[in-house]
Amino acid sequence: MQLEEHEASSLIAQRQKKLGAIVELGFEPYPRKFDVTHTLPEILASYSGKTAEELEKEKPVVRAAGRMMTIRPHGKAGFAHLAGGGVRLQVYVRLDAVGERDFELYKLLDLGDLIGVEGYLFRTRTGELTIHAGRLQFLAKALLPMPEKWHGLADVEIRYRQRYLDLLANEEVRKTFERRSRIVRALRDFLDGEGFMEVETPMMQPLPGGALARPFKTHHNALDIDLYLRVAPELYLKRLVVGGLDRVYEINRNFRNEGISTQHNPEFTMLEFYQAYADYRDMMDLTERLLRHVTKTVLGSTTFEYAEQEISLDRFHRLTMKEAIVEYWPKEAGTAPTMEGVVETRGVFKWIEAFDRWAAQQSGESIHPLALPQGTAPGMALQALFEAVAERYLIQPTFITEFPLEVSPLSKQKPDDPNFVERFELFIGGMELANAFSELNDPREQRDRFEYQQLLREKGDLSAHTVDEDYVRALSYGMPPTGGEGIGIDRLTMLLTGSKSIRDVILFPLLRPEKKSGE
RNA sequence: GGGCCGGUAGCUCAAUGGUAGAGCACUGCCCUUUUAAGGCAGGGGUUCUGGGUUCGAAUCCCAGCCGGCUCACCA
Repeated sequence: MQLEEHEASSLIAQRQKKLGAIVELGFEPYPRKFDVTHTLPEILASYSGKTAEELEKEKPVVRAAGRMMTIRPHGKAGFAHLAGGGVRLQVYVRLDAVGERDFELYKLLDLGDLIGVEGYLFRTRTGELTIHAGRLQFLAKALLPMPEKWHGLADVEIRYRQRYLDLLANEEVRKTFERRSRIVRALRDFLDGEGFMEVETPMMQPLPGGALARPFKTHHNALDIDLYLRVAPELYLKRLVVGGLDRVYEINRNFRNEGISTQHNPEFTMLEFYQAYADYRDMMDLTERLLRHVTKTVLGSTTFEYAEQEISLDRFHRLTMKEAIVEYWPKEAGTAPTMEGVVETRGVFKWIEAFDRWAAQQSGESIHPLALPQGTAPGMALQALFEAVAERYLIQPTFITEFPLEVSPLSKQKPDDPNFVERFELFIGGMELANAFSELNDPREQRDRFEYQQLLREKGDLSAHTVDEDYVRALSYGMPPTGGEGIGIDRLTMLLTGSKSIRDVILFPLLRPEKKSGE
């Protein structure tokens, strides 16, 4: 929506004209500053407890500023609400208190205008804390009209494209993002308290690595090299562990050139942390403590509602990937596999056949056959079957362990079963929230894994790893046994704010750009 | 990318083939403790865009644009 388009329309023309009239009264149209004695939340904090009589005696004088969200004129007096800092405060303006000029200004103000007020606090007949204005100061004009004051802004496209309007019109949106900020602060507090050091590693990487996902590609002109926006900070953080930073973490953006959904945005925020001399079991314990700390700090409780389900962080369940398949196998799809049945890795294909036969008969939208391509590795097939069968049912916090080797190129193998690795993913509310493992620190094994990935890549899997020689070199200097983990901050925020879409916890989610008129 | 749903005044929404409407917002007048303030009067539309069917289209058909949900990919 271009401003020029509106120039001719009466609404903006009217307001432009009013701005002219305000200047005529001797006010600057866009003044530099306004010194306040209090923010609006500070006024509420200091004076909400005071009675009408106490205020009447003290007549505390304040200077405050905000955006006009309501206006109720009554002839030679009137009310308005100022909004700011997530609260509202009423202002009472009367001709005999503010004088001709300021009262003329009051009459020229529109919803959305920014003003400063000086006056004393009192309570109205209905008991509402209110500034009795002695002076008004014009601060800025809203040339475009605010969204509807009662229903707010409902059009989701405008809410995402013009988040500033969403924040102004919908109080709960501001609350969601305030909570997100507290979540991140609580994470930092917890990790700092555990002796972790926060670091920043490259967002632009010559080789994309650390996760199996397609990267965004860009180009640096001066060096004339291609660079990739990182899909994960993992390989850099582990280089730091090699360098003796035994406990490190990073909270920052990752970029993945994949689809967009209610759980995926191309750029998203990830917490990754690494702890030397620890393994994936230690990471489980740490995760439980971390999530309880954050939830308790932010919500005051370790239980909360999500998608009409009561979720409790008091107990974290543990299932191996195979156990989860057995547990959640659809009864209608025939006899469930037994643990013995899935022990033999190749046996998984039998169960995929059974699942696909059943899924093909389902008319529902949400169940589809896996239809794996010919030659899919057994480990990949197992993970695909797990996701199809079990993932959506993992509402209560559940660690899924024993991931197949093929889908885990950076994890250490299990000593008793080299086809599987020491890795878990944490599921809450049917979403994958965290991914952790005992980090592979054998450089020769790591090179073999990279080379297998390279093979997949050459077969057309664009999310497979490339060989990172410098990372192998770093491991060759010796990396301590290390546990590492990534936690999706956006999804954690979804859980703790009851948001069904990731777009509701990202201030500016990616949308297709608006077309300019005339194109 | 596939499927389903949606796009009407600044905003929230009506109008199922027959004169495009309401509330809020806006304009004018009245009103010195109101709070979804009130009273009276008024202005405002490329019904997403382009085709088609029809005597007649916001409404039916086709194509496109944008968005939502969902499936696939992924975290």
